[in-house]
Amino acid sequence: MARLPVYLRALTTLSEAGTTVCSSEDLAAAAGVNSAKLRKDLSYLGSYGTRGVGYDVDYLRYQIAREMGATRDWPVVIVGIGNLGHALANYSGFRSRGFRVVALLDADGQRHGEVVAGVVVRPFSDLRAIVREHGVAIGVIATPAAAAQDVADQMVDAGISSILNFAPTVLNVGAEIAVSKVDLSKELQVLAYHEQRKATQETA
Amino acid sequence: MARLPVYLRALTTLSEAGTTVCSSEDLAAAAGVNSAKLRKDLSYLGSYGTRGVGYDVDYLRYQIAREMGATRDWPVVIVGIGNLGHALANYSGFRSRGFRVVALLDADGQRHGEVVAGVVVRPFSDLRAIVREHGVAIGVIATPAAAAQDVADQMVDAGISSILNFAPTVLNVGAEIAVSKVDLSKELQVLAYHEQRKATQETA
DNA sequence: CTCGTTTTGTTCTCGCGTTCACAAACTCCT
DNA sequence: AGGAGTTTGTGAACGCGAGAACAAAACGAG
Repeated sequence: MARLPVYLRALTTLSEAGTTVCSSEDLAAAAGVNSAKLRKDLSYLGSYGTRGVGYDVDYLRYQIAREMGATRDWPVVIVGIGNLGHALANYSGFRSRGFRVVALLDADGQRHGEVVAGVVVRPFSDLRAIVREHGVAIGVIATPAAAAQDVADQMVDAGISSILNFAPTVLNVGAEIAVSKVDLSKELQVLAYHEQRKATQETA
Repeated sequence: MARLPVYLRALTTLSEAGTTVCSSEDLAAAAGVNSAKLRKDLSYLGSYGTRGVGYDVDYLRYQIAREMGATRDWPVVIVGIGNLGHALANYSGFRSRGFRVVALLDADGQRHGEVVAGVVVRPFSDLRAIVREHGVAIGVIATPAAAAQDVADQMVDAGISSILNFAPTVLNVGAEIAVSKVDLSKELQVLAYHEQRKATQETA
């Protein structure tokens, strides 16, 4: 489920606040969801709660982390070291959640050798070797839209099975490859759409 | 609808490729959705297609842009000029889609005066004045999670009505405020979850 | 030991969004 | 001009996820 990370974050917050036990109501409020939905999600993982009491925060946190694969380190490759790639490489939220950036790749030879966040930028052609060496399963695409499909194809070819795509393009890959897309400007456009609707409704 | 930006981008791509007319099938393929869904979405805006022919690419593009408010410029304020704030300020995708970063704000006095993407970083306390001066309706939060709620409150207080939140926190704001959340590490965690499931299924 | 209280886990219903399928409408060819 | 072939716009069915409601279970008080 896509909500597990949110629950995990809410549990971490509760744990840091000194809470040891919480009800589904409490956790649902912290995660911003309905309590029934939260209980249903958690029951899908197993029965980790105690009726009449609630959930043990640390225990549940560990169980969710285990289910999500957050108890191990995931090596990650980032392709495209522009503004966005820079920020992603430096983003502390990745490291703290078990993601290790093992390589930064860029097609632009001018950037090779540059050190970003303690990692050297290497040629894109090194992709296959790096995937093999580190057992990388997850790749991040932060290239311009025009290059994204080619990068994705070569990632799949090199053995990567999950792709996080920041380029504003629809990627065509096999159904066995998990693709997640983040479009920074799309979100702003949706907000602008709402503003626009508000404005037109007021004038009407 | 949240899919309009995707359609708009697909139309732009088609237009740049020299296509003047396209069927709903073509556009749906380019946008990665079902053609019936696309037609229904478009019919919600009006009847801009011609039966037996298809849609005029540029005409439809203009209509969608108008509906989304992309025909005018939207002033935007970014709060929190860390790694992510830097990347967002430099992100060309915003400017090219009608968003103009009119101010960069940060609570850290050390950063004030620094110029990022041609804009000077100013104190967070200038928020209200900037919103008034430029008529800002959209704010972007790129601060750490701990500061996000306070920033959101002050944004609402200053008159901002749409917030794009990159901080990993659930914001509590009035229902009249549109909030969109982007959690960079959440997406990676979902991918790791899929990888984890693949791995456990193979061993079972 | 029993009863009341609390909270989980689960069943059931409802509503929305997606998709299928078809009629209306337009173009082109003969 | 008429018919064949396309393609849009929309009505109807399907499926899935969300929320409400309830039964099962654990704890505590008397």
